[in-house]
Amino acid sequence: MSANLHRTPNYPLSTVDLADFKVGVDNVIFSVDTHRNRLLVLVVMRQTDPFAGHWSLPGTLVRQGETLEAAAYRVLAEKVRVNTLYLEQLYTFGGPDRDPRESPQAFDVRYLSVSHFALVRFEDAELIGDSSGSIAWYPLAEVPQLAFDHTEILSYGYHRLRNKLEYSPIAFDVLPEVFTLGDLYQLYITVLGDGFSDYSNFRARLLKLGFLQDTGQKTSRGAGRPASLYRFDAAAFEPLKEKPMVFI
Amino acid sequence: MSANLHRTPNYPLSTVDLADFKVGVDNVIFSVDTHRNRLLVLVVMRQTDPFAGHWSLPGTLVRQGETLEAAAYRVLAEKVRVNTLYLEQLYTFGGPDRDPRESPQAFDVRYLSVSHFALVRFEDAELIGDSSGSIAWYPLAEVPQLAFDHTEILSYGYHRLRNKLEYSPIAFDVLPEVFTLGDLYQLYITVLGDGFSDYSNFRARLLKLGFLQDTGQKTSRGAGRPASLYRFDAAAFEPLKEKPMVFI
DNA sequence: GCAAAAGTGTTCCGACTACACCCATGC
DNA sequence: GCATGGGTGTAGTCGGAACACTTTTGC
Repeated sequence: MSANLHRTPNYPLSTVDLADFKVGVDNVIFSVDTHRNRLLVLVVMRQTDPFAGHWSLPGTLVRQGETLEAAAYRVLAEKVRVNTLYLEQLYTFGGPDRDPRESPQAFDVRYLSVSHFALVRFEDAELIGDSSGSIAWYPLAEVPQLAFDHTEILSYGYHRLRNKLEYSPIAFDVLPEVFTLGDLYQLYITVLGDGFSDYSNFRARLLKLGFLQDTGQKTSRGAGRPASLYRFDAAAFEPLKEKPMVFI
Repeated sequence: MSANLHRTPNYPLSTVDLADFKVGVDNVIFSVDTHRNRLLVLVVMRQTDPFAGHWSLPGTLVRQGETLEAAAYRVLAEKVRVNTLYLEQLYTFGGPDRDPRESPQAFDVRYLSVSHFALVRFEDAELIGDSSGSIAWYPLAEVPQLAFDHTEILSYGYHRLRNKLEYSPIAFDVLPEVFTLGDLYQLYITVLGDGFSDYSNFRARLLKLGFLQDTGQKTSRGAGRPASLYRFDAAAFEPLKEKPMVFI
């Protein structure tokens, strides 16, 4: 520990050289519109400075007594009504100068962002508009320039989404209780691109793994042979939890 | 969300209900003693309250103008002199009540920890003792009870270490410039346990991947046939960067 | 009947496993 | 020679890729 740092029994004596932080939470919220084959990101229009009038990821500052995760769920719940979702911490961006409010002439408060990553069911997600188009789903490729370092956060979130989809059952957090293998396949295609597997191989591999229960029910959607409805069996998945790359 | 939520146009009018944070960095620092087949963790004895006299992960508070990563490198450099290492951000622990200094009667300052994970070369790592046995390598299985939530952070770090080793070339950040395949194998065995692969298969797989250059040199260590020395070829590894599970 | 979607089967090939075996060195 | 560690080879097996084919529906 260098010479100018000395801690005291209780508070550091010279707190003067320590940074003071406000801690924010910014969420990369994805949903998958399987019908139109689009991967969507939720962005909000900033109403206040800095970056008023620019799009950004939905975020908030952490309150007294509030968990980081709780703050993340709060932001999400402010923007979209949704029943089923997956959420986890992504990465913490904390360098100085990432927020213009950190002007040197101010109190030298730093703004740190603990970003989170979420996946919600598109059909189930009702945006909470404040009567001005200040919140929107954007297809990933068409997301506009974002405020702060949010573009970087977004690309980090997209990487995580792809990885998670490959080795975790997060897809089932966002599919209905029962679903067809076509639904599941569409979701994977939409996120990972259509180069990742042929439908029949995808199907065979997943069924062999044994955590998809055939409910016996069928569903018919327009033309084509009716599809079997499956249910995700969490207990049967348990032993595969630690195995990498189950799905791909 | 809940009824007590109200945002205001510019700054949150009532900054009073926002938490103020000190941000710390705690490092899970691993090294591998391949000779004695031990995976080691660096712990330090706390000199000050809270938890004075308890072991903890090495950490520090982030200073004004300092990057999180810079703070992480600083802690490390204060504890151990080392040339080659790998370091990355791990996870952020930020719930209230994780630090006893957050007493309600105080200013309601929260202590948040952005944990980092590091791997250093054991033979090359010189501990910076302050003339009291206040810093030590512990074999993972024998690490004593740690202060704060550091035991949780450690187990998180160990998971990351195993994963990284399986799909990233971090082993080469911690091996000498040239090394034998036996060295490499020992490192993997020590971290992952000896159930993961047979030596000859490990060898064949790695050589087929094509990013290990045979230097043509040999080394002889006591009995046994002299081993070829290899060098990691970062350029040749490049195309494999995005492929999962290269090493196992 | 025809298109569309679901579901089955088959062939080929590469990769991983589990070994057995050969090679070069110290003592 | 023999122990020790390095290095090579091979037979068996499993799983994924590619693709042809069958089934069941709507129209």
